[in-house]
Amino acid sequence: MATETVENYLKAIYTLSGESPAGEAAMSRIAAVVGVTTGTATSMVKKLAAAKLARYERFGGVRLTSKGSRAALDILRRHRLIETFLVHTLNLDWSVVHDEAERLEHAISPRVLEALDRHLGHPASDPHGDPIPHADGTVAEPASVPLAACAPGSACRLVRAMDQREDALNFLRRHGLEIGSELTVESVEPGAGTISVKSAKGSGVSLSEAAARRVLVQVQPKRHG
Amino acid sequence: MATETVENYLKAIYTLSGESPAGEAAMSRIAAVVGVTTGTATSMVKKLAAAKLARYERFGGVRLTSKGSRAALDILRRHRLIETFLVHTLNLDWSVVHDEAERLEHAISPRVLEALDRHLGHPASDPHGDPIPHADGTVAEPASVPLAACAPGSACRLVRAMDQREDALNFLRRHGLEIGSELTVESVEPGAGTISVKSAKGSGVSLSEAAARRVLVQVQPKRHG
DNA sequence: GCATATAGTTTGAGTAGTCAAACTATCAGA
DNA sequence: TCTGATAGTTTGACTACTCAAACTATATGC
Repeated sequence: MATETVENYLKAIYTLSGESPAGEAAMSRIAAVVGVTTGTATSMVKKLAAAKLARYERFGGVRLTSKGSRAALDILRRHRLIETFLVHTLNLDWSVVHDEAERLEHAISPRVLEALDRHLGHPASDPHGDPIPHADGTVAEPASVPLAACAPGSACRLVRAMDQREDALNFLRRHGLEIGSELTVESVEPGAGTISVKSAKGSGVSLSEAAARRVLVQVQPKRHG
Repeated sequence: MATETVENYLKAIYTLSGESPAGEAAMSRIAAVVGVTTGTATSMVKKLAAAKLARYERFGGVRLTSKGSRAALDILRRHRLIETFLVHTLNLDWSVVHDEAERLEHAISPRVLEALDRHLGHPASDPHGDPIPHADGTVAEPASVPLAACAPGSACRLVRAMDQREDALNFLRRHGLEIGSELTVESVEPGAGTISVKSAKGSGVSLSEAAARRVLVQVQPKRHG
């Protein structure tokens, strides 16, 4: 098995590659996510390449091999099942479980993981709406669009909160924005860089465009009658 | 917080001291339990002493300071609550949870631990009958005697299995010997070094004296009428 | 009381991961 | 095409942990 450190690099490269259009991760971003200097990241990425977990060439971007992606998805599966357990079984708040899962994900064995999955009823997604990869290394990403892309007047359902920071999640919860919440886009102010929404059971809120890009929704079909 | 390695040494010293009459742990035993050479154990114990977690002098035994014991009890609390969770909530077998808890105990935060304790209803002991230390660092050790010390004819209740090895626990389970089982001592054969018992719902079994020393029971009061 | 087995210690070296700081490639703008 | 700015790389050193092997205390048997 990979060390805890290697697992953290794999997860960082996987998520950064997913966010970038080129599908690769920049060394400085990897370093920032893992929490080390870029020099350290360079030397670790070399090791990943030597272990056939990543592809990389000097001054070029980093991407995972299929072996590396598979390993990253396994870590993500552990992470998200643990988050789900912490919220559903132990009743912890969705804003704190990310950091807790970050530690536990490296210590859980396949046996305990599968028992957890069974206990939770094989959930499809975690408390933030992130899909849980299957044991065979596949993931089903439900269709959704960033809230930032919605036109004023759209009625939508919040399906995923991508920003896992505690204060970001607390902000959403405090304004009635949870997974499954129905909301309406009230107005979009490109000048101010904000978007105002109203949740079914909350007052209106404004989000920055950056924040609204990290909230995914499904646009609701128009109601008739 | 102590590193995972330091936690393992503390736990080893704590349990070895408890088993020894002098209340100290031998360097070679510590090394064996932690799984390192004695040279490595010596240098780590020096670090523990420097950190005021253990008292030790050259060629003398090792014992924990009160600070060290406190830390060890905290680790034991985590270990035993995790074992209880794995058996009660995830339905894993009592013979496998020791090794699983060994990894998880280093990764669980106080917040998750207390949520687990609440979820489990503040259990007093784990699935092997080991008492769970309280959050304040106290432990209640219920009175019990080794099965090896029981006279033939005694009726007793199994309250604790000290040998955590998978095959030892499987053996007990297979012969109807679980925590809470009522059993009767049929005969003691000092010549053969064995003790034969009969459980309420199982056939008779013979245990070696060594094995019977690691099974704790409460002798049942005589029934009247 | 001395030899020796046993337990414990020390030393030197290695691995994994890290940083600070010196250095180098790449690219955008003048 | 030169010049910086930026991003990435390399080097040397450090920490935490480990082992093998040489060495030393202690206890025991004769």
